[in-house]
Amino acid sequence: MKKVRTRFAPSPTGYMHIGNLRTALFEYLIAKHENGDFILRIEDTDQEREVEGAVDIIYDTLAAVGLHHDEGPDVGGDFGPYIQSQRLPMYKEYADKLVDLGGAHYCFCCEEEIQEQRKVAESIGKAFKFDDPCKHMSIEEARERIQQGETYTVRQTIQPTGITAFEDQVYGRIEVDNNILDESVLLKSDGFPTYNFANIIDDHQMGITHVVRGNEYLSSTPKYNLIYEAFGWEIPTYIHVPPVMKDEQHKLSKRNGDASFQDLLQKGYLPQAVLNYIALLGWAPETEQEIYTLDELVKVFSIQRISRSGAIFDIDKLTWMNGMYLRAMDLESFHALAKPYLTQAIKRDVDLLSVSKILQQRTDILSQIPEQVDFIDELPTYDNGLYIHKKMKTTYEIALTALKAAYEALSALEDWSKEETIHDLLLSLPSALELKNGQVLWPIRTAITGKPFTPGGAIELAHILGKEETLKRITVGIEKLQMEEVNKNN
RNA sequence: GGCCCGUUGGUCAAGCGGUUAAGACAUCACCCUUUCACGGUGGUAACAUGGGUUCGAUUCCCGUACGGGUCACCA
Repeated sequence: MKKVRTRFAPSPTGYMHIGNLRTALFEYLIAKHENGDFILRIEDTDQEREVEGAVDIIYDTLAAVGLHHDEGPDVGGDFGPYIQSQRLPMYKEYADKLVDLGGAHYCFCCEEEIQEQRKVAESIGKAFKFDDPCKHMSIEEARERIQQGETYTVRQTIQPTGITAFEDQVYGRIEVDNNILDESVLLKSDGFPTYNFANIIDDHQMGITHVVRGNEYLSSTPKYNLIYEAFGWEIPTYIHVPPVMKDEQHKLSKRNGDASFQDLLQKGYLPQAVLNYIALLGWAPETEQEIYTLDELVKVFSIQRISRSGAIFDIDKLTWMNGMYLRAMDLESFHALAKPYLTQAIKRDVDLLSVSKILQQRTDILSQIPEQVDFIDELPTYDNGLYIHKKMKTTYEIALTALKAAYEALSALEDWSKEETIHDLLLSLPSALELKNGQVLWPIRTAITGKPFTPGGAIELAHILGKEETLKRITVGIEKLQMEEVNKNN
């Protein structure tokens, strides 16, 4: 059996969005599952839409998620060049050949003539299909005019009879009536091929065995097959994949900042988590496993389990999955990722590793970190009502008692270096005061953080904040609660 | 509009003629617990619709509705 070869063929027109990346992933998985080759080809035949730096984004993205290509512009290979604009002469050659074979013809029509026909069609309410007068011109005459320097395009010639069918691996047999197939331009007047044409030539030249692409090509695939047939080339295996949607109506698009891979990284998502999540968009494994490494995906991936309907990109599930990745790491790895966010949010001299420790179980995306630890630098102003917690069964009076006892005990503590010491000390207080743990610890945590929710409890946070700051904040708490008493008595 | 494709809970989805129609996210409740979170347990929630075929349809066929795609010298 022939070695499987797939290609990712993006056009460098901006950043990589999630749908794009998922196509690349599927292409990679299909190839690697069969020990095949994954090739990167840059489709830059549209000079107008090309965006500076877009190619680098493609390289960076593939590298970040570990989709290493076996051949491509940067790594070379036996089928280069891998950038379409560098393959220009070849397309013209094949276009001429296709004309000779009867699969295409030269066209000298200008934009206006086509628009003219379109208007007529619209006015009588008929579907527009360009009827090219140049089709009837002899090749000799056409080539003569080209010699004269006339600008021209090469247009596909399609016999409007019969049907063309093909077997798609995902959608099954697709048939269309040749009658409705447009005779589209293959070679533009600027000498560049259109996507339609360049794609076919390159896929064939590069020995691509499995063509994987979005299902928007489903209805035009028969046209491509007609060209393959005219050349007498073997038609590749087609795998059309469903779209990744933003919502029920809209596909993910490059506009509006829709989930680009780069955006997600900036928001603190991990490349592996993103890749893992998108693998599950439009494809389902046989088992209930959801967390996969790339290698595991390679093993279990199968074309048969690609779905036919579009999948809405659900940021909530990605967020959950990202949290799973974060929690599965060892502390050091997590800390390495968290550190930039911590140093940005915390100026006080505290042990950042300890902060990471309490954060790891409570962080889904890294960008959540700053707001979680904002109380460390500065005690927020807070309302005394915070001291009242129904479930903890606290009152102002209890809170005040607890804080006073905590102050006394903690100020006597010499060695603050061990969290365990603080733990034992504070947990000795409730029984001494005949209170429940929560009744003592809730007020302490409230006093030293000023927030209703914090990562970590009183003990961990006291340890992180240090003796001086902890006592200072408890003092503030005591004063606030004493004011409360005064107010009540007045 | 013509043609192509799709339609299982809010979302991702399993299912491939007979099931109490999985599982995950989200959501709700409870448990754990020094808050939150993690973790655990449980709950709410779905086969677009009408006809066939069949002993039996979520599953097969046809129609309808809804959604998407395509009809570019864009990919």
